[in-house]
Amino acid sequence: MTHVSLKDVAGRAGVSFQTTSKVLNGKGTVAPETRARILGAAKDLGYVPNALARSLLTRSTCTIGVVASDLSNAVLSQLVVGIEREARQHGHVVIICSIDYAGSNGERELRVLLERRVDGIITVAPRLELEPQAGDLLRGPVPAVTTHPIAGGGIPLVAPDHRRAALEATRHLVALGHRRIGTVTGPRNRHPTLVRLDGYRRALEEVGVPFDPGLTVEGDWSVEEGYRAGHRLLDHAPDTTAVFAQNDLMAVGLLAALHERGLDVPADCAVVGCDDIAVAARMVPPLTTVHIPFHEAGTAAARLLLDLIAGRVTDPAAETLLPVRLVRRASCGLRPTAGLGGGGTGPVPAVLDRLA
Amino acid sequence: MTHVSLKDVAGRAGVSFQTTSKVLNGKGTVAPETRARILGAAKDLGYVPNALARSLLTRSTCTIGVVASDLSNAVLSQLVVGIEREARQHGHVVIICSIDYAGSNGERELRVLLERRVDGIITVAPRLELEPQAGDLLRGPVPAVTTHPIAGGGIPLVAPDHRRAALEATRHLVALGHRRIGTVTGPRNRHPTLVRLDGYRRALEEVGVPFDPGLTVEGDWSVEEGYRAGHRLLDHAPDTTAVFAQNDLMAVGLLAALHERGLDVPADCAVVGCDDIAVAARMVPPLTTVHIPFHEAGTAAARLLLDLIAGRVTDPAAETLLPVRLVRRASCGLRPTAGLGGGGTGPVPAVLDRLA
DNA sequence: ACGGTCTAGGCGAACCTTCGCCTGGCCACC
DNA sequence: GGTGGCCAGGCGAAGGTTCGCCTAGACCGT
Repeated sequence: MTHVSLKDVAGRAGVSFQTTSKVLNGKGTVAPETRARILGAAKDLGYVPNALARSLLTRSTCTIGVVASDLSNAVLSQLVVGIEREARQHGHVVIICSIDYAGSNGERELRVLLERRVDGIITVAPRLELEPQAGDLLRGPVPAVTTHPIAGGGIPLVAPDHRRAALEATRHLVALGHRRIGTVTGPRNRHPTLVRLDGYRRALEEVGVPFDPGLTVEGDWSVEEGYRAGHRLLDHAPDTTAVFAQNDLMAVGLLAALHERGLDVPADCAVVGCDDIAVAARMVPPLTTVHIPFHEAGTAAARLLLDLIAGRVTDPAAETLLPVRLVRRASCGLRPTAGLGGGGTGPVPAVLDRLA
Repeated sequence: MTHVSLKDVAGRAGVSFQTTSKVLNGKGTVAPETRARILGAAKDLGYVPNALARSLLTRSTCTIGVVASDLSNAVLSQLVVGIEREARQHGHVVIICSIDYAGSNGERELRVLLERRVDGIITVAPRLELEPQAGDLLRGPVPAVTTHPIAGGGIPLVAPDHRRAALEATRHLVALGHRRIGTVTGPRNRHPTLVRLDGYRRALEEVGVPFDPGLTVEGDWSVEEGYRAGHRLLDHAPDTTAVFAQNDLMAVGLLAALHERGLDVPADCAVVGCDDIAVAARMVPPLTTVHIPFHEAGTAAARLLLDLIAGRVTDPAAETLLPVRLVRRASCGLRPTAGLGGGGTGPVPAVLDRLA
């Protein structure tokens, strides 16, 4: 039941194992008849080449390592899916190491990947942004690409344009006439949170609305916290007429909170989310959001890494930001069109009237 | 910039590479001073052991391969997360191969995993259920565990009890007095669909309600199809008073369709989903569903596989079904309790009145 | 008959480990 | 002073490949 080696195949075919190697890899010239005999023997024995031995020699494993903070997170897992797909299409395979448990600074995981001689590493773990050890390892012997900032820098970043996402979302609310715009953020001091908060502030600045800290409430990206944060926000600032939630999950919780308070969306309070998760289009009301190309970001990160590995690229752009796109739906006042969620052409008049 | 080997370290420390190996692995007896010198050299050179060479010799890679059909699917990815976590806690690492593109029968992916000499394989790809080739490879040289049926059998199955999930969901609707109960299924002829459909039928049989094919509509697990299927169902059978959606995503679409038709949930039509995804608890109304322990299923599958690998288990149970749990919420009439989504104690009277 | 080219296939080394066993020095004991 | 035992460290082999180079025969031209 043990594995069959090249030697075993060679023995059965009555040739040297080197010749067998030639045949199985289609290299060199071998007599058609010998060739057939070897192929037959390999099939009979169920020969499976040993990639370990091959890699030992060729110094390439056709493997890329992914360090992920939380795969159960729908958006991060989208990134991973994009990476995996691109890698697969180029004959590479993906090893995933999660750091979803407390107390990991990513060092252990990166070591494991390096020991396995992965050809390159991609990080999908915003949590690593402050871990200097991880940064050092990533700047180590194999190429790396990141989807979030890395302590110490030097690792090419490929990511959606989070700042722009917040900017577009908030601009949209501003354009609809809103001025008391709340926001539900991710955990404070985390990079994505700060960047999105910055986008939100800029959009307000553009129209001269001063930033009011009382309109910012902190969440943790979860539905439940979105719900609670929604209540906190409205307790605090009942005059809020619109809210930008930094992700869709929290936006869903927010919609529930608004509903519970008897507030109509969008008539009493407009909502815009961020991410464009699958359920967003069929919320009641359908959720306006910013589509973030997580899948594409994964693809792009993998493509860059593969280019680095192959030496096709030597000094990559320090930062590649992928474009985002506002998706207008009813939660900001888009008039629903029958049968087509997310269709329609403009805000319902009621909203604008009320805001005038 | 190339990798440092044991010999390099040995050279720097002035000892043989075998002694270096001893020190770095804490085996054998080595003079403390020599030991220190070697450790120093290893650190200076940034030595990273080569797991490839080690595995070649030890015939163990501490790696488990996962064949997944669609990682972007929230529920399947939960399974993978469970697997990864359990594997990690036992010093193993996970290689993921997706077969999310058309035209793969899983053969290529399984071959890749076997070539890399993974210690075991777990399949999380319901699509493979009909692929005989995949079955043959899984019955090959390394242990395997599956989370869905495999063509030809012989692979231990660890999965949530899908039949029971549908049974509980439908029973709940029956117990609430419903008799015209529709169901939105996954793609026809797929195993999970059929099993859940069977659970649904059994629950109806238990109370002598004949199965009405007109109340069954097909979806594809997506929100959008849930929405469309909801409309189809109600066009066809407007007297439906309750619907069991085979997964939550479709239930969300269904809620949207009902809302669009001006039907109140649960007063006009009760809805129960399946899976218990994150947003379910904060839908409007909160979605009654069956909690499926995907994460735990992943954990259990990985645990079994690790036991098989270690030889701690030799003939595993052919089938391990994990218990599911009905989560009662407002979409079936549970009276919402302030501040706590999903709380409460029973159906609102209105529903029962109407059904009487 | 002889040098040259081509073809089929083999040889040896290398990749980096681990592991069992060997050696040579030292101490102690009888 | 010989024998036994222990300690530090080295040696050789093995694991399954790939790759460059070599050889032996066949065939060709002169």
